[in-house]
Formats: sequence, structure tokens, C-alpha cells
Amino acid sequence: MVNYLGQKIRELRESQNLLLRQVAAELEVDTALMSKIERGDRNASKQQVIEIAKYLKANEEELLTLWLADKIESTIVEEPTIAYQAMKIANKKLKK
Amino acid sequence: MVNYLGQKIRELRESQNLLLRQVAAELEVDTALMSKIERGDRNASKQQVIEIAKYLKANEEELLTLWLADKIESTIVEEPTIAYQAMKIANKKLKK
DNA sequence: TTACATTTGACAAATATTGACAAGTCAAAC
DNA sequence: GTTTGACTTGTCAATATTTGTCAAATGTAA
Repeated sequence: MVNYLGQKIRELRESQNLLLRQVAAELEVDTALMSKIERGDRNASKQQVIEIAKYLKANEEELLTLWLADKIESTIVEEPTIAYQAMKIANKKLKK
Repeated sequence: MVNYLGQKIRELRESQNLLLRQVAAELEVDTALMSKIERGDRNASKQQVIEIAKYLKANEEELLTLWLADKIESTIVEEPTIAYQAMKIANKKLKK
């Protein structure tokens, strides 16, 4: 598995001595869901990432970038042999 | 929109003077679906790509690479400002 | 017009994702 | 060894998304 975002969130949360349940309450979701997000079992929604960034005083764009990286990762993970070439193609388009 | 795969398929199909309905019959799907795949309105499944490659005598890996590039593209398209950075992160992981 | 290829929109069915709940593990405190 | 509190896990119903088909529309060449 991958999970850049969850790891980062956990890092931020623990460094601030906050509990899962506190962050979960802030987002108004179950603690279990928050746990899954940190562990990469579930994806956070974009809105959730934004709220997490706010609550943990983190850079929103940085967290969203990790969130997107996880999404890309899960798109390519099943196709490791062609992933690099496909990324190159998608990247070319991006530069326009 | 993007659609590397559909464009390539159409190119291959037309250069061989085949009809949508012929390719569709081969895949055992409706012609309408084949049209949508070529136009990028619908995604082909991996298995469909493989069968298309076979029928159109194309390189399977090449088509799958375009298919994956389209998937990556649609993952990042909503986040153009952070896409490049996220790709870089995902790419780093890939090299391992 | 006719005939045929392709496209489109609407739909039901299949599949996937969501968040909650309940029950579980684990470690520290008692 | 029991209790407590934090976190994790499995399962479920609700919701959302994706899939492929059908019928109708559009395009096109004879």
C-alpha cells in the first residue's frame, strides 16, 4: 500500500497530541473512519482534507497534493510495468 | 477531454476499413458502447482493451499504456495546479 | 428518399463507495 | 486480572457511480 496522506495526517496529529476522536469530531465523522483514513483503508474526500488541514494547521495545498498522489498511486498500482510510460504520456499533456 | 486510447483505436480501425459494429461484435458489446469508447465517453475495461488489440492487430502493451494514461489523466484533471507535484511524488514511489 | 454508419440520451442493472455501528485488539493503570 | 481508553476491524445499509443496452437522432453517400 501507499498512503502518503494518512501518514502525514497521523504525524501531524500525534505531534500535536491530538486524539483520533478529536479530529473525527471536528470533521463530524466516526472515529473509525478517521482511523481508516490515516491507515489508508479509506480515502478522504477533498473537503475532508481541507478541513483536516485547517484543524491541524497544516498547509492545505500540501495535504491535497499528497491526497492526489495517493489517488494516482492507486490508479497505477495494478499496472506496474506500464505505469512509468503512461505517466510520461499523461505528464506531457499536463504541460499544455 | 483527453482520450488517447479512443483516438488510437479509431485510427487503427479506420485504417483497416472496419466498422464500429464489426469491432463491437467481436467484443460482444453494443455498437453504441464502442462508439463511446472511441470518443472517450466511456472507459474500456482492461479485458476489452486486450481484445481490441488482438482484433485490430495492435500492440497490446501499447494500447494498455494509453488506456492507463487516460485513467491517470482523468484522476488529475480536476486538480491541475497540484497535478504536476503529485505526479512527481507518485513517480518517486514507482522507481522502487 | 433510402440505406447504413455513427452518435446521443435515457434507463435499469450491476458495482463500488460511503459512513456508522458494534465488537475487537492492545497497552497502561489500577 | 480487571478496568479504562485509544485505536482498529468487519459488516451493513444507504448512496453514488459505472456499465451496457435500447430507441431515437444525426450524419452521409448513393
